Amino acid sequence: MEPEGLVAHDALAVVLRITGAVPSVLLWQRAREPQAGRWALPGGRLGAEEDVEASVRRHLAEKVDLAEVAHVEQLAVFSDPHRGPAPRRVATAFLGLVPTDADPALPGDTAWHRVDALPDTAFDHGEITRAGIDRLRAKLSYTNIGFALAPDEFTVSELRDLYAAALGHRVSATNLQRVLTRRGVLVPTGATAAPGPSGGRPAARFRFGEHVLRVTDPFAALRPPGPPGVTG
Amino acid sequence: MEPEGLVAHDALAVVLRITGAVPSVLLWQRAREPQAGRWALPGGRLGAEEDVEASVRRHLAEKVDLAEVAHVEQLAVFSDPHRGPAPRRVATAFLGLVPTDADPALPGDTAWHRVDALPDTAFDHGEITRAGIDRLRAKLSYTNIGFALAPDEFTVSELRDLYAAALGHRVSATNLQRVLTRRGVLVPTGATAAPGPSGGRPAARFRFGEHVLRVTDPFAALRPPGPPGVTG
DNA sequence: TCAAAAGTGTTCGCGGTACACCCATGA
DNA sequence: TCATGGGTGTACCGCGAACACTTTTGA
Repeated sequence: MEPEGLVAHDALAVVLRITGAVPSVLLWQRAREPQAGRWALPGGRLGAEEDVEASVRRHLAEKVDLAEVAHVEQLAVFSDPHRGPAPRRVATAFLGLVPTDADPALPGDTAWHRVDALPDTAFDHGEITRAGIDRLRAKLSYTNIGFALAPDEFTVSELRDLYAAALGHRVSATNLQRVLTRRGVLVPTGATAAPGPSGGRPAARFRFGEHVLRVTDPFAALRPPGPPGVTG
Repeated sequence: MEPEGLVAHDALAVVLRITGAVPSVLLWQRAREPQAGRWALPGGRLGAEEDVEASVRRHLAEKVDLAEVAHVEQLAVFSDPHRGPAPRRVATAFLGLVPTDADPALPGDTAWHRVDALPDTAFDHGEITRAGIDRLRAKLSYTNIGFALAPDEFTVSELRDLYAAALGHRVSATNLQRVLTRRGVLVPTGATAAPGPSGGRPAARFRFGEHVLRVTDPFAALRPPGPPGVTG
């Protein structure tokens, strides 16, 4: 441990974006030892006048345009005393999400990497990345977090492809539309998209009604009793 | 900030236990400034050779018998630069749960406080406590976390009272039993409890099948498609 | 007129709630 | 035999999955 029990504190970000048919994570390649050449999550030291969320946003701004990051939330603390070489560092990890239509300019040392083919990662950053993916998958099912992955306007098929990529399994456009409209998450814009070269009915365009995280599937289990006479 | 960007890191615990008809939280009264007389969460400095979870367990052991704490999980990081007086401290908060039948001996400065009537709390410990209660309420609905609140053996009515106290609303014993047995969480022991002085049918006794956290309500929404031909 | 893609209608079944009813005991 | 509390049986309903069918386009 450092003098007088103090430790270095980092804020790290698992920034995810759907590319092609899989999520990708934003990594930068370390130029210097330790672990030169390995790929690391963006982030860095906690500053004197900021909390960890402000810190992760500040460090992220060095790698991507922050306006492109549609959602940020705390993941967990990683504090194994041997998670990296001395001196010790404790990290608060965050999940960040970037919409598919955003393709921000990146510094030369930084790139998106498909999560199904990660390069050699630095320290415990591979484990932290998996925690971010798990969080995203869980929240897709019971929140409106898709707003942070999708472009402003989209067709249901496009959204289905996003969900399928993030979840890692096929998703039915039919049911996705019904579920999300029933929950009041999806709002039709009135516009339609032109069909592709092989024809087909033009698709209606939608957008997410809210662009802030909301739990849309309050757990039915053990909810307070309803007013008398209201069965079911 | 401290020399060279280092900060003190604390591990704090929101230890909850159901007492009477409400949850109570374990607090100790500060003897020294700052905030002498105010009530604080147990916890303290991160040690050199431990991660934050080991640290919170170590500090907790100074206040209660650790064997009585049935479950511990990470809550969140609290890092506002002005959450306490200088020098700055960052805290990783944990949720801890103690069964109702355990009533561990406590040091003189330490006591259980009903969460609906908290005393003056130190720093941001009131806010952290609320985060712990919220986490417990959420997890009661979709996990088997009740194992950490209930005694080893209990009747459904006793369990109903526990759930009602933790959730803050009435709970139906009928439905609680059905839900938890259907999920395979509750196991009958075969024993029965003697009725009270006013009579009534003897109640069957149950226990939690597992004493480790398990998600029992996998979100039905957007799960992977089943094998073909299996409808519904 | 045909293929392709979007979208709707319908059925099914699970699971949680509500509520009526039955069971076992003490006074 | 009655009050009291425990336990079961049953109906209802929301909701997500599956799948057949209709709609609208390009070739």
